[in-house]
Amino acid sequence: MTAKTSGRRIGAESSRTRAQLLDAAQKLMLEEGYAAVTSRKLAAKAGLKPQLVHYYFRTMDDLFLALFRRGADRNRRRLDRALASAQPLRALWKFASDRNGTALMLEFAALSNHRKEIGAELAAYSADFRRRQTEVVAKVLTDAGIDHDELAPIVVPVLMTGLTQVLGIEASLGTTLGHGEALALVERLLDRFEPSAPA
Amino acid sequence: MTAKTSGRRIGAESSRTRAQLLDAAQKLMLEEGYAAVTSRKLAAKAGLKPQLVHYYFRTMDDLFLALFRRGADRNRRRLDRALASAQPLRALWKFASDRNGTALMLEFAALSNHRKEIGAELAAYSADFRRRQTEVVAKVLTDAGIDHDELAPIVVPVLMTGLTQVLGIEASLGTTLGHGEALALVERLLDRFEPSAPA
DNA sequence: GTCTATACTTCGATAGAC
DNA sequence: GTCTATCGAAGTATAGAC
Repeated sequence: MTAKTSGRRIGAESSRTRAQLLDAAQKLMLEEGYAAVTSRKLAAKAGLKPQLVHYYFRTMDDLFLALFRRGADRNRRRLDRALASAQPLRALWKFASDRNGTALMLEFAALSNHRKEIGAELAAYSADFRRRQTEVVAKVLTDAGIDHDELAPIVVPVLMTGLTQVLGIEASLGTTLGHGEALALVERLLDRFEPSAPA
Repeated sequence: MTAKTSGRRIGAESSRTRAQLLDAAQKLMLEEGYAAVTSRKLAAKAGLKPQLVHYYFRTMDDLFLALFRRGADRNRRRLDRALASAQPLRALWKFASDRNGTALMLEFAALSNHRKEIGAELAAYSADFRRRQTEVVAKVLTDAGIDHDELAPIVVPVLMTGLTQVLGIEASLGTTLGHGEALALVERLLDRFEPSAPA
């Protein structure tokens, strides 16, 4: 590719080094937060020179955006698989419960505070996700004979997202007060709609 | 006070300037995220010289810690009032729904990633909060004849925290997909346990 | 594709005058 | 209590050699 949008050389997207940088950035973000993702720290973690970061990503914003998009694409594929599973509700819950996933989304949400471009992307991604989750929930509720006036299907993904987020944050802080009880409730609900959980 | 823990002068906690700095720090944190709270930007926002920040707070960590503690104290008092209200459940929900509150907590949670001292403080604060919220929820459920085996009281604050958090984050990003439906559900539940909502 | 060298900015923090 | 002056470290980013 070697695209040059404005006079300067930029490394190809297919580059292995570029992927390594994204991997290292993701790790850094999870371990120390987005603020720790600087060109120097990132290069150190990847065993490269700081200037290489700027060869593959014109600015740090570009890097964050690329990292988000890579994760978003992967998640969309994961969601596709989850929705197609025999027990989509359980698959959805399992997917949403992924700790790295929730932690990353949180970092990106915080990052959006001063990187507006990320915010727009994240909002669009979230909305799309919610719509697709809702479709399958609606079907499950209909099959179970639950009227959508009684429980709006879209509320399920909203609550699910909120719950997994709070569980993730608190666990990473070291508190798990009430988590067991919440998980037990979820398990009971899942059993109701999709019986035969693995013992 | 003019405490000097290690050779250097530190301004009194009662200082008006110190309070102004904390106010400005809180605003900056809400508007641009914790990473924007640097001694320079902070001083600029407060109309002061950057060096004054270090006069009142030995390090930036000290500042964040002081800011968190001030907010935590205020919140504890607010919670006391909410719990003592005639409709504690509604008061609890209203309190938890405070956008600035949820946004700040989120910033502190993100900050905890590389400022471990904040993390410990935040965890203790959250656990204490949850315990006290649970007490009143337990009472409400008992009064309503709901067995605690059917619904563990502590699950209510957990879900409430998660829901208000996701609503807050997404709203700040610009998406509100499913928010209305979620709020309607909450309102229905509140009506059930604490009737006569304001029209 | 990766390196050296480098310019410029911002940051945290301290010393000491007033 | 607030100011001037100042350090050294870390950050983003670019130019150009190899």
